[in-house]
Amino acid sequence: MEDGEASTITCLPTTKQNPLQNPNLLVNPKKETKLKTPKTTKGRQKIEIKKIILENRRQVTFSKRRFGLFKKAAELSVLCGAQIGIITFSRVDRIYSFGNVDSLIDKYLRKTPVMLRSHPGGNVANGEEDNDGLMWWERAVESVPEEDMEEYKKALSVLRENLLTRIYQMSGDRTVENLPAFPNEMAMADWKLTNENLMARNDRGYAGNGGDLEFAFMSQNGRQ
Amino acid sequence: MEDGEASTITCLPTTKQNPLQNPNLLVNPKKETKLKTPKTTKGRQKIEIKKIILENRRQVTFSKRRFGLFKKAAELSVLCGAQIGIITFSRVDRIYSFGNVDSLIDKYLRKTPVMLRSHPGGNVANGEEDNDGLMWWERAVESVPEEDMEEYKKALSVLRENLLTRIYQMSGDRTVENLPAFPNEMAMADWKLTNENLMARNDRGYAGNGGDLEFAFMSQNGRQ
DNA sequence: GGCTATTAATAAGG
DNA sequence: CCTTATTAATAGCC
Repeated sequence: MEDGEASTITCLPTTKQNPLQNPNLLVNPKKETKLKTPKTTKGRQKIEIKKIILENRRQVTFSKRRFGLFKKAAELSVLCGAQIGIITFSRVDRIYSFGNVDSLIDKYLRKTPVMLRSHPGGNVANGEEDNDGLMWWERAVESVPEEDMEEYKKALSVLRENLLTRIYQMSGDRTVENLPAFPNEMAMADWKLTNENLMARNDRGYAGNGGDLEFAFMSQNGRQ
Repeated sequence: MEDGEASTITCLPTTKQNPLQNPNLLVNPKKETKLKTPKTTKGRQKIEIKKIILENRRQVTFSKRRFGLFKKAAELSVLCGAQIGIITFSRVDRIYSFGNVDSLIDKYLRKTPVMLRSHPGGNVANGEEDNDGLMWWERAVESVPEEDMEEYKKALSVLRENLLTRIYQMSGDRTVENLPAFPNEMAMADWKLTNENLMARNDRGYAGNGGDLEFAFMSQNGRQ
């Protein structure tokens, strides 16, 4: 699974009723071959939320929980009529996405005001707070210290250029024609597998990335 | 909560240890004032995964499950060292995001090959399948029927233009300077609230959007 | 990739 | 928002 190949698994909403796609129908019927209860396993064990060291165990957990996360997202989407998009990069940068990511990215970029969401320098290391008890990168643009403005602009510039690069790639028909016809076998295998077991949804509110253990919330106005 | 105001709640990873931000420390201590068990509630009831009609009830569920979803995402992130970004739009297009969304969007756009992820026409209505049992929009660009190519290009064009618009907005320093200093009071209230109760993470793999009840998975190769 | 025994998430009500 | 009663998610195994 976690090889060097960059591949993507994407989840898209459709409209037609299909047992393999409808959250409500994605639960395996399962066989009713269970009359005895010989306490065969230790059952679910409580675990600490910290990076799993064992490679294979981490991989298993990643698969199971990723499925659970997407299911929760699907449920939330249906229950509350909300639009949800999830982008996940495994340790080896394999992409797993949920929802109409492109559409949501577009919407997000158009509605989100220009705020610094990631530290320009790279790491969000030292936790120096100020005024409102917020980290400088948690604040709106106007309150970014003059001395950090240059880095701020640089960060925006990077994002801008990256987006432009992507757009440029999309604009050329040749680029489009040169793309591979279909995912590698590994990706295809994952697709079949996931597609056959998929179910539904869930929700909550927290944030974490790349193994970091701490987070902060930020709220902001939209433009539009 | 769900007013016409477009605001954003964002979750960002930090590095410093803080009870309000560390997934492992976000569980409220709670009082130990519970000695009796007079069966005061019906407890959790099984529910069908379908759009919740009652406005207030839907709002409550949205808040609770959104928190749960983000918590699961945070846990998955920490447990497996994966990068996760979630974008959520409530029914009134209020934005709630998790993770370094901008960073992930950039990464996503740079690594994702050009494939049609949303139906050019808009709805992904009729479920006509073909060859590999995939919907036409699930296939790679090369396999898009000649007759759909025009719509396909149009869809890409729209995304491209939207991204360009956003980029244009970001390029002007004036735009940046005109942004409000901080979220509206409602958003700020949400921020405080969420920040005080937040916890941790989880994972899985599924997809759903805007109330649609069916979904499909898609896998693809990456470029880069 | 399936099975339980447990833990975690959460629908209803205060 | 705070509790409780249940349902749902899943860690450890096979």
